[in-house]
Formats: sequence, structure tokens, C-alpha cells
Amino acid sequence: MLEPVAAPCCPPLTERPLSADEAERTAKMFKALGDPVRLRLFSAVASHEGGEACVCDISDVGVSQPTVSHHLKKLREAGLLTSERRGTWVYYRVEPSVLAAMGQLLSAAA
Amino acid sequence: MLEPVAAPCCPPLTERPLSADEAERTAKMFKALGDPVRLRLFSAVASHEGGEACVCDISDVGVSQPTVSHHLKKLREAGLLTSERRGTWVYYRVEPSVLAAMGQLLSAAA
DNA sequence: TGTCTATGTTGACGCCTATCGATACAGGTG
DNA sequence: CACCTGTATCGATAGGCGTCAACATAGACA
Repeated sequence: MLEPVAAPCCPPLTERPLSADEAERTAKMFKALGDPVRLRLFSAVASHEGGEACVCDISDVGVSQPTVSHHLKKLREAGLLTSERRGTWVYYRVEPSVLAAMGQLLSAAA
Repeated sequence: MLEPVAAPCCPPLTERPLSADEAERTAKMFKALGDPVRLRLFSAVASHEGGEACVCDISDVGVSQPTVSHHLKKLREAGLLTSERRGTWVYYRVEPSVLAAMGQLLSAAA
């Protein structure tokens, strides 16, 4: 249903102009982080001990529970987070390769 | 009218959960790059020789001229680009500090 | 002054999205 | 089995956003 956005995607933004296809795929990742609530959720997961967090650990961002679930789904669809149910709770963790790819896009910035 | 989004904003996303204020400001930058057309325009400017580009050099992205102008304005408002008119043409260049700040947000990704 | 070119702005349209309440599902406990 | 808790989905609504055509503005040049 939702394939990862291709982790090793593109060269740094400063190297050459992105093609339409590259831009389409890459923009999805940036777009996913372009919402304050999602950014807080993502940061909460990424900074949580063990690299993963239960929804119950991070859902205190000032919006309703369905909205939190909606945003976590968006982050999953963008390939930034993965989820796994273990018993009662669902745990989210960051997708390291995708995050590294995004960092590389901005890395050669100078 | 449009103040820069505070270049040295926040620690890496993996260090600690972002506050609501931090997320609000940071999300604007990611959001600005969350559109394929804007991403192509930004990449075209960033990769252009001399670090700057005339609109006429980069406006071939498959949308109308007003739309290009609209997206360039969004990138300006997000603090990612600056513009300057020199004679007939308007030149855009990347704001290095802001780009570096974004890179830092994703840098410690591991 | 007038005219041409290069950009920016305006107004409108349609789509996308963030948000919520209500509801459904999954898993644990009794 | 029934019940409770944690999480996801559904349906609806309001606002934001990408896009365009039309118009406005700025500079160059005659």
C-alpha cells in the first residue's frame, strides 16, 4: 500500500537541479515533516530512548487521539517511521536510511 | 513582512522532542520544500553557478510563470531564498545559514 | 514619452488536508 | 464470554494551497 520513498534517492540539492521524478519523491518526505504536529511526533520518536516509542509516550501534542493517529500514518506513508504492535501498545521507530538520505540532501549546503 | 525563520533554530531532531514553538518555526522550512515544483526551483538555484540564478534560468519546471513567481515567493517567505533585482532580471540565491540549520536538524540521524 | 520584456500580484477555482466526534478493531483481563 | 484500554478508521467540515488567466509593475531602450 505504501512503499518507502526510496532511501538513497538524490544527490545534494546543491549538486544539480532535481528532475521532476526526483523532486516528486523527495518532496513527499519534506512535506511529511512540514507540519508542526508531525514534526513534534517525529522528534519525540527519534529522541526517545531505544529509538522507539509507544504512541502513548508521544501523543501529548495538543490534538485529539484520532489526529495523532492520522499524522503517524502520514509519517509511515512517507517512509519516515515504521510501526509494530507488541501486545497492547503500538511502537514507532524511525527509518534510519531515509533520515540519512534527507540529511545528505542538505549536507553539502555551503 | 516576512522575517527569516531563525536560522540557528533547533537541535537535531534526535536529541530531544521539539517544543511547540520550535516545531512551528521549523515546519515552515520543511513545508516550503514539501512541494515538487518548489524543490526543483530551490535545487536549480542552489546548484546554479555562482550560487545564484535569474528567474529566466530556472522557470522551466512545467508550470505557468505566475505559478513560478508564487512558489519563489513562498521560498522567500520561508527564509530559504533571497532575491535581488539587477536591471531587467531578478536573481535568487540560497540563504546558506538556513540550509545549514536544516542539515543540522537531520545530521545526527543514526 | 511610448513600447517591449521580465516579474510580481490579484482573484477565482478546485483539490488537498488538518481536525474532530463517532465508531471499529485488537489485545489484555476477569 | 464480557469488559476495558489503546489505537486505527470513517465521515464531515473548515481552511489552506497549487494553479491559472488577467492585470499591474519595473526596467531598458528608442
